[in-house]
Amino acid sequence: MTPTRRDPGPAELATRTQLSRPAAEVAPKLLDALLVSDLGPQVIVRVTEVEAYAGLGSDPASHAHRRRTERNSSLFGPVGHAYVYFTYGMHWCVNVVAHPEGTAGGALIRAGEVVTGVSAARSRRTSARSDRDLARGPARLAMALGVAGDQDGIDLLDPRSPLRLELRAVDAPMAIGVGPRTGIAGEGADTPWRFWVDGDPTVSPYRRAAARKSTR
DNA sequence: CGGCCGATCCACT
DNA sequence: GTGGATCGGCCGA
Repeated sequence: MTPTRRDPGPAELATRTQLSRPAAEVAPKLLDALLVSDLGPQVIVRVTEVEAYAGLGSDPASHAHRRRTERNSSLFGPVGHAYVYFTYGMHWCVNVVAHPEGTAGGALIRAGEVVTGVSAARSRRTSARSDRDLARGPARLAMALGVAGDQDGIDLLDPRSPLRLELRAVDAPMAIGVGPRTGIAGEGADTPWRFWVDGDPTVSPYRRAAARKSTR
């Protein structure tokens, strides 16, 4: 029996094409997009902050900088899929894979506003002090949506996916803030590849990388 | 609000 | 063996 092949609609193909560009170009276009999670009760987040990460030599801060490994393999895969990684021993973070053919990279979804499913998001984010904090930060956002390692590699553009990305056309000009990425040390620390919806309260605070303890 | 610190694993070196 | 694309609690202003 042959596997059933889905035929993607024109809108999906167009979105896939939009994402087949350098991450730094794609990232700001993800602002105001919707991330829809049906992993449990539905939660929808409107994206307010993103960071671009390229790879393979061009971006020392990227997980894909050195080479393809098991952990970062999603970054080398098809655009529009998710790269979900585990960090600091306890947190998951979500990227949208975006890069031209033959390269690697993506956009880290750093923050958003929960526009649907506030109570479901709250039950996953018991320590959140206010609704504003539900998805204010990359690990918080992943938790609010119920995303973990199981979702690494999932196709965010497949309408059947329990985790989906819906780009939205800007109907009104949106003020976009631009600055260096959060928590990056060394080379690439000042690359202005962080983008946010200017003035939005759900944008996370900027933090420079923690100074490294001297090894003495 | 801002700064400091501990938590807690695992992929990579 | 090492340290991170972070978070939350605690402290002082």
